[in-house]
Amino acid sequence: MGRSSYREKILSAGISIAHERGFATSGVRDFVQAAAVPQGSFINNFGSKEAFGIAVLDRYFEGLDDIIGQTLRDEARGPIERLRSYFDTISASCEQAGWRLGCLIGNMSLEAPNHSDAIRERLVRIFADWKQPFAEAVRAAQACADLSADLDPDDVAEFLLAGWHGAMLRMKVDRSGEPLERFKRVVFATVLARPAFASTSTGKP
Amino acid sequence: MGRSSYREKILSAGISIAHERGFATSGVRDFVQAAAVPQGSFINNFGSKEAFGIAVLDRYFEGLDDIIGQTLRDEARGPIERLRSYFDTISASCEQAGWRLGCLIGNMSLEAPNHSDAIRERLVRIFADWKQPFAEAVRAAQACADLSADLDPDDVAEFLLAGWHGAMLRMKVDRSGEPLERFKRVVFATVLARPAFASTSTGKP
DNA sequence: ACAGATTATATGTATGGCCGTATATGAATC
DNA sequence: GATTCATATACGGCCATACATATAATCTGT
Repeated sequence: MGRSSYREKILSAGISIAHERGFATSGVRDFVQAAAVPQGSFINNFGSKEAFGIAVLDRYFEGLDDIIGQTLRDEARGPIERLRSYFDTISASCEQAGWRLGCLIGNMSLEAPNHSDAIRERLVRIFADWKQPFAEAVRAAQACADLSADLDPDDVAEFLLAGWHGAMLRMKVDRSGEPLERFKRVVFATVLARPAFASTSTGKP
Repeated sequence: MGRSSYREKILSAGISIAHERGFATSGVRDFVQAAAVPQGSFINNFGSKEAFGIAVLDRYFEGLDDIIGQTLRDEARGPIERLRSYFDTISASCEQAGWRLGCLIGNMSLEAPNHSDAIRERLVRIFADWKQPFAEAVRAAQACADLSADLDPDDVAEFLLAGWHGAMLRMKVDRSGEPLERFKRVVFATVLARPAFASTSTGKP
């Protein structure tokens, strides 16, 4: 083997830079400069900017998965509470960034798919994984009658995940947490409302 | 005055190119080449790429406003029907593009705010205008008891608009219309469901 | 109605800088 | 001694913008 590798250093700098300035609009030189490593180490370690993008995506989602573990999968709480805690935790981290950054995965979802199929396909996989803990929380809520069972839990899970990304898109434009708060207000009063209090009885056959 | 101007030609080419390849990742040369005009005409007419971006945004939203006029503001239909018709119309146009393009305004919302405050502020204004017809439809639905009046109509309007953008984000990644259909399924069964004994959401009043 | 000034835009090219990638050479590890 | 990676530099190409000049349409004064 060779020496100790700057891979980690470049990766974590890459997440910051891509998150702040966008992946497509950041140059390889921005990444290596932020990591304070020579430029050649970039190609040595990742081969291409596209491959680096995939590595960045994976690493970012690992961090997200930690948050998911502490919130969405925290079975000490009820399922609706778990969902609320996930959204609140993300809100807090968005606030820390001055409502400026949004979600790197969401950002790359609108940037990359027209340029790179490899990145697009990785995004498909990530969203498929991401959906699961949402779907489990929704199923659990339906099982304990905290939520009406009229709707397909996978539909609801995907809806929540996508809608939350829409809220973060608006957050970036408005530079305000209000879109996130609005999302929570509406969702917990309707889609995730307890059957008795909800105004959602559509009499599905 | 001078001669007849390539402004329109560049603008409409710019919408296509920016929609297909992204605004930030397209070059001025891509725009002028697609418009088949000499490069100097770009700066002559728009001054800078940033100013051009704003012009593109405005023009794109004008087109959207036509669709809004034929659907969301079509008072021949009931308010819930108007909302459905808007989403269906956009879905159809997304399908025509092979689920590849999404919404240019949404795309630029994640691209531009970190690079250009001028574009970000224009986006804020556009979203503020865009919200209005949604809010009016929601208010109308609440007034004729097609919708519970529990929620702030502006909250619901912003929620729908943002959520729809989230659905289009997923559409771009999945290259599929399913995220849009899912959005409609969930929204019309919950947030936009009739308060009590709804018959069918597709039936005419 | 006509000549000339004025203005807006066309047109082509130049500029300085950044882009992603490739590749040599050398050092450290197995 | 093979391998892996650090390190530095090089490459061809594209970037947004600036600018000099040409040309067509309008305005002005007569």
